Amino acid sequence: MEKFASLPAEKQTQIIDGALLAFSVSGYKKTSVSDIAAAAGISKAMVFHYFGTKKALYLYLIEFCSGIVMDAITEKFDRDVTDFFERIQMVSMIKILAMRKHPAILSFLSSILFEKDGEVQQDIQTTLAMGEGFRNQIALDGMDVSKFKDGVDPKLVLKILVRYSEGFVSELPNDAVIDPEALYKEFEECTRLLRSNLYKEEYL
Amino acid sequence: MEKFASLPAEKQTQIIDGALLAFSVSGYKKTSVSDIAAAAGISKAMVFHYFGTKKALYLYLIEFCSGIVMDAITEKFDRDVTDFFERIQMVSMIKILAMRKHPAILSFLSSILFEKDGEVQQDIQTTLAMGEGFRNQIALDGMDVSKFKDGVDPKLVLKILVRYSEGFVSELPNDAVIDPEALYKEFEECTRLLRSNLYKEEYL
DNA sequence: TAATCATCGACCGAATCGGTTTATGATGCC
DNA sequence: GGCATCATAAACCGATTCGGTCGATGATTA
Repeated sequence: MEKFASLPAEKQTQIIDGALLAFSVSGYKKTSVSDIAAAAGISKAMVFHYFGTKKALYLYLIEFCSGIVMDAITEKFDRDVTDFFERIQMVSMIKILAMRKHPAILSFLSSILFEKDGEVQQDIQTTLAMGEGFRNQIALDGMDVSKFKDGVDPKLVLKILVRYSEGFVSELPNDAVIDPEALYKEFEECTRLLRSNLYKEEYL
Repeated sequence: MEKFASLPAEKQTQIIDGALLAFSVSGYKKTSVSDIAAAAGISKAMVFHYFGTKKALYLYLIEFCSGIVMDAITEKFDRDVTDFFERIQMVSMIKILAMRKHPAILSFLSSILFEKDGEVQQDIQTTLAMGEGFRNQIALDGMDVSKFKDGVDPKLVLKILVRYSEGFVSELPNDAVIDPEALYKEFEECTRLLRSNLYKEEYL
């Protein structure tokens, strides 16, 4: 593993992204080390040179991804923002910006939730228990939902917004770099529509 | 193939659903005939007995699914329905009802969009060109957008709805069968919220 | 009883698996 | 230059799995 750590940062990035992509497409068992090597642009032998085994690489990726997301949140989350739309927008921006350098993190972290192969399932459970719930918890805690019109379900609005922003990301070409300006603009457009129609008049 | 056609209908259903599920989870190349046999509840030898080759089975499934969806649309689509939400809901209902007997059709048809294996890619393109564009075209043609409040962009609303329903699908575990009823219910909930807040008062 | 047929476990050669070894060439140190 | 070090990939290893076949079995039919 020190072998990998002492690589130039951009080569590490390239290998990590290739491996994330390969694993998230096919799962642990069905992803061969040859697949990973091809996606990462190196030879199969180098994968073993850097990580020892396929399993060690997989576990490294899990820790790497959790680390990036959790670091971003603990660093940038501001719980003084209580307005519903502002809060959602903030959390979405944090997640997306955190994944800017490794676009495959999102799909990889989703894929490990449903990994069933016995060889890695145990380790996944351990990692998940530590990180995932934590994130959702602080994101929703202390939110002000009193400004909505009667009959509007904030949970539904939340779901609409989350899926809208995820849709923006997943509609991009695989190798595209996310443009934060465009993302913010698109998100803001949707937010404005919902806010101006779902908030009580006195809060507009 | 006549072997398969002369099977009892319910056994055909069971085999088709198993194969659809297996392929949509892992793609063409990474799905082994053993996987399919296990998912279908028969022996591997029977798969070859019925379909000859793995590829022949795959192509059969593509044609089977396209057939079901296109039949349903040409039969039930009503272009006199011009209301924005009713039209979207109608198209959703048609898709959902068509897939009621084979819940795995949706995920299979989604999966072939991203199939990259050279052995089947050509045939997929041919099929898609025939069916998919056609569907979207008639779905959006002649829609009445005059009932929206001023300042509401129908294209934005459509995008929100599409991403919302796509989000429902992509949030499911990789190997889960899509439940059409749940999809419809969730979709309808979102539609109701948007309609009652984005339409002019006189159209509610 | 003989013939037919659906069915599946066992099997085939070929391909691919995770992982190792070897050959090569670049680098740096004397 | 000579020598050791190291990154790298091609070739290779035994084991497994691949797509596909075959032979045995048991039920059905005639």
